[in-house]
Amino acid sequence: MKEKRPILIDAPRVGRSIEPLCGWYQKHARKLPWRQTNDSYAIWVSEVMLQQTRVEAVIPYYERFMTALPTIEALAEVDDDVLLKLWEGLGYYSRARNLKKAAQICAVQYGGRLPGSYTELLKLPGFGPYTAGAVASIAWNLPVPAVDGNVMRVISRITALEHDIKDPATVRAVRELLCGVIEASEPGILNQALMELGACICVPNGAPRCHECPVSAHCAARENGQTELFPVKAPKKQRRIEEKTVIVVCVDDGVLLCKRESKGLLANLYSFLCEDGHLTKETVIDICKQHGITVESVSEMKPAKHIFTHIEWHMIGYLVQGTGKTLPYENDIIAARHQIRTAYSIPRAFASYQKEIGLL
DNA sequence: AACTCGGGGCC
DNA sequence: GGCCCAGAGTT
Repeated sequence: MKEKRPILIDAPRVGRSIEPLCGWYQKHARKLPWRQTNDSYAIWVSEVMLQQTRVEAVIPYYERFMTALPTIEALAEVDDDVLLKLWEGLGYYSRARNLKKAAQICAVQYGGRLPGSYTELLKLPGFGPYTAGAVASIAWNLPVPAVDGNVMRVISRITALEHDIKDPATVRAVRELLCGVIEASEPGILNQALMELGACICVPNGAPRCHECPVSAHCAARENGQTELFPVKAPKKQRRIEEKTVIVVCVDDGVLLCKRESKGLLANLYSFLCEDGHLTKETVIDICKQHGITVESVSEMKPAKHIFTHIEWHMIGYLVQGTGKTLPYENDIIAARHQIRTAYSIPRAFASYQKEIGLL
């Protein structure tokens, strides 16, 4: 049984930290692309990309995305495959789908702009408490918190918070605490300063760089020599293992691709034939026939492993040479190699097999 | 409250 | 190999 305790946070320490923190931010903030604009759409796109994704990974995606889709109207009208191709490799692809959905709502209901309050933002798909708070505070300087993993870690250390920072109740408590102090500051600066400190100084893995920290004098974990004890994290959950058989079918100059289902893992992305279980060569030939392929030869490919957050795929692969004129499944296509590179979004799980046939 | 949903860069 | 990242949606 998990003990339930009231969540008490040392608010005065947070209050004392704000001034030095914001001062530090204005001197030391990294010059990131989305910090060079006041465009709420650009800030929105960046915040969605940054969900569960590191800054360095986002930068090239962000630049490419904003060039291709510079306005909400452009996003609202973009073809789904083009959108997914822009997102290919970023992961959590429902973020892209919700981004477009929300853009369409903005186009129809709000005259092509984001609605201008935290509460209205929160109603849009893809906007949770963090993203709504981030856009409202950074783009419009509205006094609402934006609590992400960085902020939780920073507050956890400053206040020596004994509760699991992943627990939604703890996140709510931190959000409410910040609601009480954010009025007395520049909301956009404060929120970004908390995140910047978490990303650059009060780091997640490895020792925090307390000697460079503008708040070290106010930090409870630092005072007690307990920076390693915070943040408190819940025990990890276990991943399940799934066996898969990847079948790469080459037909003339093309490769067989299958559009994945519209729900679930890697929804709407393209892949090679991918079946449950580790199948034999004979079964593979049978499956190829079902897909309208006349098999000429089959060879084994390298086994591969791909790790998702909650699943581990153990893949074996077969390379099939064949011919096929009619494809009975409507989600199957024969794609030319250059099309695969430029038009079809293929998740990283299949990278090993893309490389093996020279497609990556 | 617990699960689902990607991928990569550190340690 | 594990960790966690400028989280949100579904059940």
